[in-house]
Amino acid sequence: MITLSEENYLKAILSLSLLSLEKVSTNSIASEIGTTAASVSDMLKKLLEKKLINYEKYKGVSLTNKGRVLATTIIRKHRLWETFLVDCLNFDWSEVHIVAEQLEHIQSEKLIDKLDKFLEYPEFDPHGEPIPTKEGIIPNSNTVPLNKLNTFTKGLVMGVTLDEKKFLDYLTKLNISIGTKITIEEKIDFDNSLNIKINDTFHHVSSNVAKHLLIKIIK
Amino acid sequence: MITLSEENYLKAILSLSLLSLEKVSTNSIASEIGTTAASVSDMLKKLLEKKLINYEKYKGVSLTNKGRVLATTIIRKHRLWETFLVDCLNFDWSEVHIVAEQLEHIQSEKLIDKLDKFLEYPEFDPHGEPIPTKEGIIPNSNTVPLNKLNTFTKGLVMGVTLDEKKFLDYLTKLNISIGTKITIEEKIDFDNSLNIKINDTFHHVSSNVAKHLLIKIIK
DNA sequence: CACTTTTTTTAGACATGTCTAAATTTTAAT
DNA sequence: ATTAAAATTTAGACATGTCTAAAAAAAGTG
Repeated sequence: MITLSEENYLKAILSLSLLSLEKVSTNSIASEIGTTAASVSDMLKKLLEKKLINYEKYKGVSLTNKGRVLATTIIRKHRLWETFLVDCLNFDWSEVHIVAEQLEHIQSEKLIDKLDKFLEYPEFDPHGEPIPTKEGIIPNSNTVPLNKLNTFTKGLVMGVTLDEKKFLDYLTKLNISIGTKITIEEKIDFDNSLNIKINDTFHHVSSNVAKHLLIKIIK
Repeated sequence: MITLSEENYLKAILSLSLLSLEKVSTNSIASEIGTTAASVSDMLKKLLEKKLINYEKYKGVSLTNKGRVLATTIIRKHRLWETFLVDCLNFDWSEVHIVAEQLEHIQSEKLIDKLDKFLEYPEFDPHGEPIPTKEGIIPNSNTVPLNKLNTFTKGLVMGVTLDEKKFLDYLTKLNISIGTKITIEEKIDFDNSLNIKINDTFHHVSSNVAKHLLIKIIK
């Protein structure tokens, strides 16, 4: 059996793994989870014992296949629950994260299969993130973060990669949601911030905001 | 904050309280939860500390108002989730219990309110048990356990008071479900078992089965 | 290459919830 | 009313997951 804590560590390691090809460091896991490096070190031993990670002292961590599938399944559950909360229960997209963080740990494969069917096999969650398959594959969404686009490129917001209330509320204030059309008007070299156009209105957004917006380029 | 373990203890104390007016004993809680009396003793101290129970050493336990409302809320969540699992996800009534035991611990009042609304404010769960109100009141279902009925009384099965797969599967085998009409044909004094008629077929059931069937008497 | 800084691990502690075995209290019985 | 039996609590232990402080290893710098 896998514990709630172990699941949270696997999830953290997976999301850090997706950011780069490097092995994941103890410190980065600690700051992702909000704990100390010492606690992470302790937990890594347990995950190694259970063959969920590849780990050599001082050398960083990667997921084994077993660990990767497990972590992906948690993401799948999280995103299916978020879809249920927004589509069926009429939650706001900015408030589902904390509830889904609890629901994702419910242990029942049958439950998730049936929920998936009930929701009619959704491909994306309310934040535009792709829902992993039962087999543990995260579909490629074919999008680019806003901060990687060139000036005068146009695109549609297909998703966000940060699931925090403050961020999502800010997007709502800027009139940005899934499907919103954005044009890059100007890139500020100094701080990598952007001037963008949304519905004929100009806005200035920081690089930190831009990097969490996934864009599909349109002509 | 209340822990998962504490919630399970409160639930156990509530259901034992409903069986009689006596204070609940340490041993009965232990066997309800499936743990030792020593562990129960330890936990009772914690629940007392949090003012969720009335407790004097060696004298038994009852719930405070705060504890009762909390325990009832857990029952409410459990029964709403069971309703969701059966009505929306097409689970069988015999398999929802273990999943609902996990779901009942999800902490979000908003979630339960919205789930309640989504299910269109159901009054009974799939086993015919009444769903407690938001205020912590368990509606009286106006039913009598089958073993308390007199010979030749007729009644409808309105609910079951045991949520165990083996029991529910046995009922299904006997063609008993919510709404089934039952006539008492004979009461065996020796072991309190019963001969009953269901759809013109005669069956013999033990006292242990009869006491977990809630009946509404009809003329 | 030596030395400093950063990162990571270990050692030892603590909280939670559990257990067994022993001690204590209550209840039942003669 | 005394004693035996049953129920309950305490004492001491263990596992999990966390922490701080100290030690060890790796990385960076002149």
